[in-house]
Amino acid sequence: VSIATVSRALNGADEVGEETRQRIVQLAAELDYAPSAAARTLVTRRSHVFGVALGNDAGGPPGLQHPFFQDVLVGLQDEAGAQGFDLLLFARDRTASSSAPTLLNRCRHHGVDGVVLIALDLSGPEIDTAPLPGIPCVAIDEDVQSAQTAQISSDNIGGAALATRHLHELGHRRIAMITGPERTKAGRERLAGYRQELERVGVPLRPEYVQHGHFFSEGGAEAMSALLGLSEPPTGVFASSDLMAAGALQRALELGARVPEDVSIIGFDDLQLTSLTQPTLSTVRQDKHGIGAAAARALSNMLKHPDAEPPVITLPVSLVRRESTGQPPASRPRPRQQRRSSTRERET
Amino acid sequence: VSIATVSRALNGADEVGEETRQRIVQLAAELDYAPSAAARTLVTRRSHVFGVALGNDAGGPPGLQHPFFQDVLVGLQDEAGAQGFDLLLFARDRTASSSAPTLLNRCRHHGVDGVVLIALDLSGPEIDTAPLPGIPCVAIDEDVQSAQTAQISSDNIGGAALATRHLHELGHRRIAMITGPERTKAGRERLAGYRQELERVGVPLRPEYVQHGHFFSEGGAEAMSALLGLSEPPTGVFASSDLMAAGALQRALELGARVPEDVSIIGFDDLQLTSLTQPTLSTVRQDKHGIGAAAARALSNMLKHPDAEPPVITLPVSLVRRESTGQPPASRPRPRQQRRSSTRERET
DNA sequence: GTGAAAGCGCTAACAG
DNA sequence: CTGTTAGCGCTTTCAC
Repeated sequence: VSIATVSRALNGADEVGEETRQRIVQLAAELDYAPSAAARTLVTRRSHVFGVALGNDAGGPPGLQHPFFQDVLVGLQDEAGAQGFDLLLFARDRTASSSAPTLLNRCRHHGVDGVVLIALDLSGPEIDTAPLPGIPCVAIDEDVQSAQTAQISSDNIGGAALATRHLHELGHRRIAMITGPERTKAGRERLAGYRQELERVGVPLRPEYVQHGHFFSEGGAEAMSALLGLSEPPTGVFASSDLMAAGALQRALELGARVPEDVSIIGFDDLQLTSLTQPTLSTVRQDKHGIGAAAARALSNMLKHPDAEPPVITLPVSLVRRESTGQPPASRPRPRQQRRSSTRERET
Repeated sequence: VSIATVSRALNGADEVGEETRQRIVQLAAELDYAPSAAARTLVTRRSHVFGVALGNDAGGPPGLQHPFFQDVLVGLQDEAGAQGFDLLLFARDRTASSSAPTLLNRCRHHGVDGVVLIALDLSGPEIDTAPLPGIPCVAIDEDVQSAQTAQISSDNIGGAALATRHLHELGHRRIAMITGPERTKAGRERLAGYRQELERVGVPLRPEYVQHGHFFSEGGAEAMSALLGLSEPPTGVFASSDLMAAGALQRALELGARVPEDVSIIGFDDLQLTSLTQPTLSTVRQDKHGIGAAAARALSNMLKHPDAEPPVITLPVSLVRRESTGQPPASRPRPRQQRRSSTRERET
C-alpha cells in the first residue's frame, strides 16, 4: 500500500490491480480520508471550482438581490455539480477600493477553472483585464466585446418584441415601456426590441412613453405614476422586469386605474411573483434555470476543447399570458378612470 | 529580491526593510502577481474560504430557491467579504447517491475554514458526522444537538406568537395556521409559538385549523382552500411564510372571500413580495441580511477563539402591519362571502 | 534584514 | 502492476 498507488486507485487510473484498488478504496472510506484539494490543485492546476462573480452592491446593476438571479444560480449549481465542480462565490464587489485586487487576480489566486460573470458593471475597474487570459469565462447577460468569452442570454430583443406585439395585437396603440438601466445588456436590448416592434407595426415611438427604472419594483411604481400623469396616458405598458411590472401594477391600482380594463401591464422574467399579484401578471418567460445550466456546461466544454470558439448562446423566451393584459378601453381618448388617476398623481 | 522576502513583504511581516517592501509591493502590482491560494492553503492550513451548504433539492426543505435565503446569502456574502473570506457554494446535495462524499469530507477536501449549514435535512446521510470535528460550523435555522456548532435563527416562537396575538387583538377568535414542514426548525417553532399564544389568551386549539404547507405558495393556496371549506372557517390565518401567505391570499380571493374583511392573513419573513400583493401582506419581519452577517461573524470569531463556546444567537423579529389584517367580520357566525367560497371549494 | 532549505499533500514521470 | 523520485508555489524555521 504505497503512497502513489493510493493516489492512482482513488483517481481511477486503470493501471492498478483490481484487488489492490478494492482494498484501498474501502480503507479510505473507513478512515474517511479526504484528499486535499489544495495539494491536488497545486500540482494538477485544476481546482474543480468555478468562480462566480455576482455583484450585489446597491450602486451597480441588480445582482444577487434580484430574484431573477436566484434561479440562475440554482441552474448553475445544479449543472456545475453534475459536471463535478463546486462554486466559489466571490464575496462582494470591492469596486469601491481602488487598491482591491482585480477580478482576474482573484481568479488566478484561487485557481478557478472557469469564471461566470453575472450582473457586473463591466465598465468598472474590477474587470480591467477582461477577457481573463487563460481562464475560460462565460458572461451572463453582459455585453463582452472579447471573442474569448462565452456569452449566454435570453432573446431579449425577441422577447421585448413579443410583449409589445402582444399588446399591439390586443388593440393597444398607446404602448409605453418601463425600461431597465441603459448600462445593462438586458435594459438596452429590451428597449431595442420594443422600438423595433413599434416600428414594424408602424406605431410611432413617443419619448414620453419611455420611462426608466432599475429593475426593482420601486422604479416600476414611479414610472407608472409618471405615465398615468401624462395628458394622454398609455393603455398598455411593457415593463422590462416582473418586479417593475408588479410595482407598476400596484401603483396603477392605487391611482384608481383598473388593470387590465384601463391599462394593461406585461412584465419580463416570469418570476414566481407573477402568479401572486392581483391580477396575475402576463410576462415573457425566461429560462432562468437553463441560463445557469448553460453557463456551467459552456465552461465545462471550454475546458475540454480549449481551441473551440466560445459559444454565444441565446435562449428562447415565450409569452405567458395571464390576467394583467387585455383589450384597451373602448376608444374614448381618455377614460374616466385614467383621468382620475392622473389627477391624483399630480397631487402626489 | 529573494523568494522568501517577497513572501514576507506581501504578507506584511514586520521584519522586512521598508524600502525593500516598497519595491516588492510595487513590482508585484505591476506584474499583477497573484499568489496561489492553493499553495498557501497547503502550508498554512487556512483557505480563507467558508463553505456554504445550501440545499436546493426538491425533496428536502426549501433551499436556495426560496427567496428568504437569497437575502441571507447576501448578508453572508457581505460580511464574509468584510472579514476576508470568499464563499464556496457546495454544488447540489448528492443525498441521493449513497456513495457520495459526506459533507464533512467535502469540507476537509476543500480545506474550508468554516461551514455554514442552511436548509439541510440534518437527518440525511450527508451530515453523518455532525458536528464536523475541527471545523467551525454555524447552522442557520437548523436544530443541531451538538454544542460545538453555533446556531443562528430568528425568534420564531416569539414571532409566531406576535402574529397570533396581532390577530387576537384585532378581535379574531377563529385563528388558523398554515404551518411549514415539521422537520424544519422554522416549521416546528412557529407552530409552537402559535399554540403557545393561543393557550395564553385562552383560545382552544382546533386541530382542523392547522394546515400544512411547504413554505411555498402552492401549499398556502391549498391550505386556504381547506380552511375555507370548513363548516366554521377561520376569520384569521397565520401563515408560516410570506410565500404561503401570498398563495393563501390569492386563493381566498379566487374563492370570493374578501381580505381582510372576511378573512385576515398574516405571513412571516417580510419578503419584497409583501408590498406587491393586493392587499399588501401583514407579516413578521426577520432580519434576513442580519442572519447571514451574524453567521459570517460567528465563524470568524470561532476561528479567532477556538476555545470559546459557539454562540447561539436568536435575532429579534417585529410585526409589520399592512393591509391584509383587520377586524374580523361582525359577529355573524358565517358571513356570506365565506359561505360562497366554501361552496366553490367543494366543487374543486 | 535577508537568503537557504525543508516541507505542506499530492500527482506524474520513470524505474523496477 | 507497484514503488521511488521530483516538484507544484508557497511559508517558515534557521543561519548568516
